[in-house]
Amino acid sequence: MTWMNISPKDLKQVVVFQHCTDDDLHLILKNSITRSLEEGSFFFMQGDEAEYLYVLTSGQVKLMQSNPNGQQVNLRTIYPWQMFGALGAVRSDGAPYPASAQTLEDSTALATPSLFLRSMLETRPYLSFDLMNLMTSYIQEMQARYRELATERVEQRVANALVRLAGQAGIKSEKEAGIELSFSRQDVAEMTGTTLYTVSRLLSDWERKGILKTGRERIRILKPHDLVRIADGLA
Amino acid sequence: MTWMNISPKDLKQVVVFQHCTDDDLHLILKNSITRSLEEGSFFFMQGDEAEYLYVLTSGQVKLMQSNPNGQQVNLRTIYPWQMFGALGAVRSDGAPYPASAQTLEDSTALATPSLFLRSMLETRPYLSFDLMNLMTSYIQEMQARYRELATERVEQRVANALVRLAGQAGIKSEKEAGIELSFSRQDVAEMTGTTLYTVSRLLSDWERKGILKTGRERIRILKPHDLVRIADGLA
DNA sequence: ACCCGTCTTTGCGCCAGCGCAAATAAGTGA
DNA sequence: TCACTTATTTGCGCTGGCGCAAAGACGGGT
Repeated sequence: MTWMNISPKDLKQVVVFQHCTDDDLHLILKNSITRSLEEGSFFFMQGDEAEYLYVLTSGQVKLMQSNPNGQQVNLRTIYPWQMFGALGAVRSDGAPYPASAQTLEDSTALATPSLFLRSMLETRPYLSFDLMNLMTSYIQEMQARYRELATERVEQRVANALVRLAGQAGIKSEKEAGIELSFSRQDVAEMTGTTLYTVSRLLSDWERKGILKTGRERIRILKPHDLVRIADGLA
Repeated sequence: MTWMNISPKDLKQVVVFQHCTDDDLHLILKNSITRSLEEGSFFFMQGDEAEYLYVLTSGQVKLMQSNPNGQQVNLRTIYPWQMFGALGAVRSDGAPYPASAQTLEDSTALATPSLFLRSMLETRPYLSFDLMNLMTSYIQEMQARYRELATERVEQRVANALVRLAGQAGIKSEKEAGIELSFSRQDVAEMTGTTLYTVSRLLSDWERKGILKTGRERIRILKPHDLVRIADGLA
């Protein structure tokens, strides 16, 4: 494993830390620890007391929420230099995390104690401000997804999810045409509130139509525009 | 119409203003205007440029979002001394409101210009902080509702909505037993991502079972506990 | 009291999407 | 290379919930 020291400069990539002074960044680093986990393990589970705010430095993490019966939904996938666990860590008392954070591959994160975080927030106004701005964008996204789930058909929601994923997690490979995504049918199902069977059937259908190519935990989008049309209910 | 001057003391009831000094509250009042609208009109529409942050002083307002085809979902109902329009107003440039705000009855609201609001946020750290805390609670609620919509059946979602509404909008009347709600079948449908027909059928069913009594735009909950059981999927 | 607009109910037919089950494909480690 | 695990596909049957349509029920206004 390559061990990497995190520099203040690295931390500047974190949206919420963009206005921090170098001193602040040093202070944050000094008060934080790094945690490395292998694929499949959890940084925290829904309901755990929120002891840390995390910043992912490498790997990939899935945020999900389960209902009492164990069925779960994917709320979001975290990529390097994005924050997670903030919802729990910011709330004053020993608040619980409202979701679970599971690694999708071997991952490392910077863990900042909630207590220290809150002391920073009290004395660094721009931190609250930037965090608030991040929160507003999350709310908007959740509201949009909520509306989508309530009003759109499965086909549209899955197409939409693929388009969104292509934007944030897509890789344009050299030798192959199209945009490559690494998600299982189950992953996509949990993101769109449907089942792995239905996702499989839709993908097979779209593959037959030449819109994409599928593989094990792989989806290569060939005609993004056609997906957008499906997402908009025009097809 | 009874015209009421709003005092700083009144404004203290607004969660986000709870730590404001009296001077701050005065300043806010001086820079704001009041808008009164009759039932059915809009404080703003989804997509409008967010010129104001609103605080409802009387009446009731419905926040909703529509998709391109005009289908809509209810995001939240606003009661006096709650804020709305914050999502749009806080974002720096000429950002649009992400939802529409329609009055459910004659209503009055204090309208604070976004520009002034943002200048306050920059110089009053506790405002950002409190606003951020409000945002975190919204996110948690939206995440929970999203999960509910994705994993629970209609029956459970409707039962859940009634329970929640009983908590925030329910009125325990003197002469009649039970908790009284004033929502149409259509309203409940839009809150739970279903149709007015299905809601009607469910309510009729529950009325037959004696769990509640229904009327035109009226639902009187007699056995809240039974609804909770249904919401939990135990019935 | 009556009219009219709006809300509600309910029968009926339909179909999108679920989910089991069993076959198949694709990695993984020894 | 083989055995084993995990992901995917697809046939099949089923049903929850949608949505039209038509018939009430309610309530406000004149």
